[in-house]
Amino acid sequence: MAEQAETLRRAPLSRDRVLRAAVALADQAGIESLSMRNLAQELGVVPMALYKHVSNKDELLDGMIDVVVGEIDAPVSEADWKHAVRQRILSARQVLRRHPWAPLAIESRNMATPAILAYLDSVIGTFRAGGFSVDLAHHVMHAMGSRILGFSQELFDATRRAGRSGRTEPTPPAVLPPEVAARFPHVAEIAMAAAHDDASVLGQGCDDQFEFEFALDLLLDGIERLQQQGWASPRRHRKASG
Amino acid sequence: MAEQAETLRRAPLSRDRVLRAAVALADQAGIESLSMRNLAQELGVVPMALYKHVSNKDELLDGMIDVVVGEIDAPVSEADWKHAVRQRILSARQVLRRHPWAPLAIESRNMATPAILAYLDSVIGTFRAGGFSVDLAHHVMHAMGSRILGFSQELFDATRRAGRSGRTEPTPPAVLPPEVAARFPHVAEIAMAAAHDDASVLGQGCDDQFEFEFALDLLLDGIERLQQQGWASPRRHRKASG
DNA sequence: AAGGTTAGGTGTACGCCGTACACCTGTCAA
DNA sequence: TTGACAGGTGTACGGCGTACACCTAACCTT
Repeated sequence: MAEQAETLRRAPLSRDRVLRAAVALADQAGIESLSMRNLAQELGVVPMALYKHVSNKDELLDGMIDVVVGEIDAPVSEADWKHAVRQRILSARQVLRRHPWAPLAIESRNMATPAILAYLDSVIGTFRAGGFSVDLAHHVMHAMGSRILGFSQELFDATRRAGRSGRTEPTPPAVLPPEVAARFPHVAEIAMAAAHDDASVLGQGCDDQFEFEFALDLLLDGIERLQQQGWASPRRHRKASG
Repeated sequence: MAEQAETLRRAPLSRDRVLRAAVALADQAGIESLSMRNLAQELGVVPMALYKHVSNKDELLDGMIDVVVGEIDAPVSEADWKHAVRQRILSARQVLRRHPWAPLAIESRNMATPAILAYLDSVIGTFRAGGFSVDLAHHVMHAMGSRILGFSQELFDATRRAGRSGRTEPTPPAVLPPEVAARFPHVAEIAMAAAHDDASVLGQGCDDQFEFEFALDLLLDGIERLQQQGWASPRRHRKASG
């Protein structure tokens, strides 16, 4: 009867429950402490039970990515492709900020999951509806890179690794040590300027959202200019000059 | 005496030898098969011997990154910041293409290594010498993101995981299956167009180098325009609108 | 030459990981 | 009633990073 009590206490497992629990665990404990064993424990179940619902850990990660990408808002219907894409991407960014482990997870998988394909397809559709040629839409998608999913891959982003650590501590007061500043004067100059306002070290003390929108608009403006000029591929699909 | 023979046969270990062996192993066998044990075996040594030269695996990875970044050419001295930066970045790209594991490794570390800081400092210096304000240089560096190091993070890049697999097989002939094409028509359309020329699936069948330069020039042109307009930060370091 | 310090390679062991495989049990269709 | 099967269990294996104690040869000092 103790067994029955246990069995009743917890809802039956399902692929969906497994994936959501995995996302929640990665969100709050960090992706590096998401193991099959930890996840099973979280669900009150023995590790091997998970394998009845996901075939292995890689597939678990793929599923988690799909859960996250599925949270991105549906496309807004706007006449203007530029604003439509911009808004969609900023919405994607909001989602990814809730799941700091997701960018790295997405980049380290090497095939697109269905949810990501659907998202990309939808964004391409917006470009095409805005009058982009297939080629231009293609190149533009490449140019956007991961930014299309709402994350710029900053070279170093501490928030990507641990779960809540980025949010609770406002910013470690670790201004760069003087001997570092001496060796890298231009980096120091930028860090110094950024520190006036907010915090300390490059990439942490500056306004992420502003930087993201700055780059996004830089790209969108450039793209708009190409499209208005009736851009045609200068050298279509030939191997470029090394 | 057998021991002596062994000891003589191999060069003595050193941090540098360890790092270079690690890079070579990752290059040819893929980053996922770089373990302390494999690396030690490659060097004809017991695993724990490595810890006399690197303090742990994370630090090993940092060292490997420094080795790779150290391979990037010195900056060209040109009057024109745009060409100088462009050439430097394309040089970085050449290097990173020899070490397909490096982009992911770089992104997953969360602090800058000395070699990377030196590289970034040098690039910032080029912008500053070209007349950029500190703020504009700062934002521009963010906008370039990892592209400054020569890799766009394509959403899915198969070459990043395995070692030589990307090079030997020209391209798996896996055109996307028809039911996928039906669900994602815009993706299919692009894949189809790209397949005319080279190969198959999105991100694999298209010309990486072209896409990279397309995005790079898009950014550089936009940056040039801002700089020529005497760009000043519209809202300096205030939290941007969500 | 003698003795102590130390840099660097060795061997063993621990706890974690993913997961193969055999097993049990409750549910439901025939 | 029976038998298939979906789904949770238990054990076990090989691989991982690495702590810790140990050995050994080179070198510096007296």
